[in-house]
Amino acid sequence: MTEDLRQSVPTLEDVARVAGVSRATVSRVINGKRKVAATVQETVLAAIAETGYVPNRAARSLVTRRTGMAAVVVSGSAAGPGEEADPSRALSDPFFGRVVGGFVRALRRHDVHPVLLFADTPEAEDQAVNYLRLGNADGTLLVSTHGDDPLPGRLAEAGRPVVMFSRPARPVPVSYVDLANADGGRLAAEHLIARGCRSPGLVTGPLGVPAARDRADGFRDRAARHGHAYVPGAADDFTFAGGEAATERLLAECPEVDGIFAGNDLMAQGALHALRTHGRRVPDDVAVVGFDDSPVATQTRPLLTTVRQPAEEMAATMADLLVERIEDPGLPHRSVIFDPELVIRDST
Amino acid sequence: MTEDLRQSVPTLEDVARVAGVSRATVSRVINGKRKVAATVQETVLAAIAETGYVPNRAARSLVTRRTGMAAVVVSGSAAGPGEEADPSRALSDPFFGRVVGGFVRALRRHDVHPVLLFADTPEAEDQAVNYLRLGNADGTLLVSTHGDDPLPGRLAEAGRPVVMFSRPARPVPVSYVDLANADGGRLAAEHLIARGCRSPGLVTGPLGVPAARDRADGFRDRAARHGHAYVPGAADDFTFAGGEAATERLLAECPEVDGIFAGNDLMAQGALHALRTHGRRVPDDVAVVGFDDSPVATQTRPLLTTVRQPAEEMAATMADLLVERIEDPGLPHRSVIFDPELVIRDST
DNA sequence: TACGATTGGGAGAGCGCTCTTACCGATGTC
DNA sequence: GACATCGGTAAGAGCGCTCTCCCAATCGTA
Repeated sequence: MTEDLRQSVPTLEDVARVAGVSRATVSRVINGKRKVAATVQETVLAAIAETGYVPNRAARSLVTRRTGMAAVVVSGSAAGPGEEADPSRALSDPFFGRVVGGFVRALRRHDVHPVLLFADTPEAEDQAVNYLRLGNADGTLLVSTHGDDPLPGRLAEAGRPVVMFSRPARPVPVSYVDLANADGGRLAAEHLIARGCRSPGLVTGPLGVPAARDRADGFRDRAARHGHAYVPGAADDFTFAGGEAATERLLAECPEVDGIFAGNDLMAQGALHALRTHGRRVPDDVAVVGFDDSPVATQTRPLLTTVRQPAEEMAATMADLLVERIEDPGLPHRSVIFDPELVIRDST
Repeated sequence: MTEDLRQSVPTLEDVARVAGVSRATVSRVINGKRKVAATVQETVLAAIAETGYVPNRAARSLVTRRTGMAAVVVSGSAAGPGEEADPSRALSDPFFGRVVGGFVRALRRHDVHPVLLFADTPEAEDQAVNYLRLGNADGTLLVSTHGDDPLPGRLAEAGRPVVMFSRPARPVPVSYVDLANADGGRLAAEHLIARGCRSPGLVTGPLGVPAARDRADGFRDRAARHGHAYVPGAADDFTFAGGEAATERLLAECPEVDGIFAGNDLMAQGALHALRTHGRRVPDDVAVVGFDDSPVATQTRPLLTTVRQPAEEMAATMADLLVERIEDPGLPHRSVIFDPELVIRDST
């Protein structure tokens, strides 16, 4: 009652004084670690409400060694040799917007905050690894877009849990969430062939990226079942320009192609433009299937048929997996594989 | 030399022991606060190198009340009534990728880390404000996409520096970085008219958003100088669908339109599609100018003529402004206005 | 040579929190 | 009814750092 209503934030001490108990008791009520008598608990809760107390993160993490932060590491997007890796290019893929949005919302439920880190240069990579090793974040959500990335391993060695989007290229002790990419490829093949496609072709992402390879493999696998022994393909960046260029090459190699399965929606969009340039009508002359169901899929004309990845769900699962392991580091590494879904629109 | 090489991270104490000085001296060397004899400094530096010491952020921020974190708050994108605000929609605008990328890279130079927060619901907004008031971040970079947002004011009241992208709709004690949007509109008008456009039209973003309004005003201002007393316009969301819908309405009101200035590139892309649907050729029948020079500008065919915002630079400036004010909170609020630049491609 | 002025390092008190330890009073047991 | 037991609280020691004294050594000057 002898309150100092200065503008400084209230501390545990203040709450304890108001409630007439010790700091320790207040701490117990807040953290629910040990039993506290119901009456005392009420008193303390009331005092907390009265003072508007909120724990100080720095003080807490100084002793608990927990920060309530998760690093969201975006590793350089597939950069060709001599080309500079640029994670903001990854950010410019609307698909990532869905993923990051999923992270933020899911982490929020656990009262964990995302710290955004780019691993676009060797120094930045070191910095990210160090950041983790020093315990500035409790764990990492890693979105890596190139194939043979040593980063997952390095981050894992930092001793904090790591959850990846998509299977690591090399076996690494981390958890990951992935899509059954090969099944997605099969879905696309099945659909294209059912639509009467006689000469399917592939416009794939970088073959060093497991997801790109799996999608193509799945497609070829199913195509083979329908008698297509050879499916021509061209690989390029997971970008609009990449899709356009690859389509050009595909068309050069195989002008009779009448169905294209693209590595992602951005590439599909590029394919659409290349086809138009060549006077091919979509879907009449050539049918096109994308991948991701990112916002661009509804920004093309014709609207893009695509293989949907439940990005938000996958991101939320990553966050859950991470929090789980942060709370109990002894847990085994887990993988969660989602099923793709065909979204049929107007391009097929 | 009698080191305990346990895996625990070295502390100030350890460095002090190795260097044979007190904690205080090591701290002085690290923070450069007071003069330290050159010889001692060297010894300490060597000890730091030997131990691989890096300061513990939590401990440091407990006493300095500084966290080395900057909140990046993405406020709900213009949501119509009954519609849910969704910042990840903002994230799906590739333009934001450039901005966020600029933040990350610029903050990194100051050794400040970005914490991503969405202010998409009233609760999330409260949480963001609280987060700041509790000092969990030293300041805020705010990207708000709706017009009359109370958030800037609330964040400012939290007592930490705030720097906004784009001028706040209401006067608020914050710094901001903006583009001379009206000049951008003028540039577009000048260009369209120089290209022989006789009947210009506007496809604008939400008029509650200052940027959208300024762009339109600038365009009309310059059009008026060329005798166009009335420029028809349709407003909608800053999205592909919004651009498409607005263009439909514009075409309905004014079928003879032969030049369109769109609120941003996404809307321009929508306009392109609407025009194609109506059999109008671009640029022959109708010329189209976008805004932003976001990655989508090179993902349309024809390539989009657009008004460029130097997003990365603007973002970097925001970060610099913020860090400046964090270091010296007494500094006056500053605004930095960038000049737009016309990027001529194939759509005009 | 003696004195104050100056320079640079050390000691120690916290910052706000958690957690172990010790204690105290109320129960259960024979 | 005495003792062991147990639930529940208080006390206090840090976590790693910064920063304010305070003191010792050095310098300059009369």
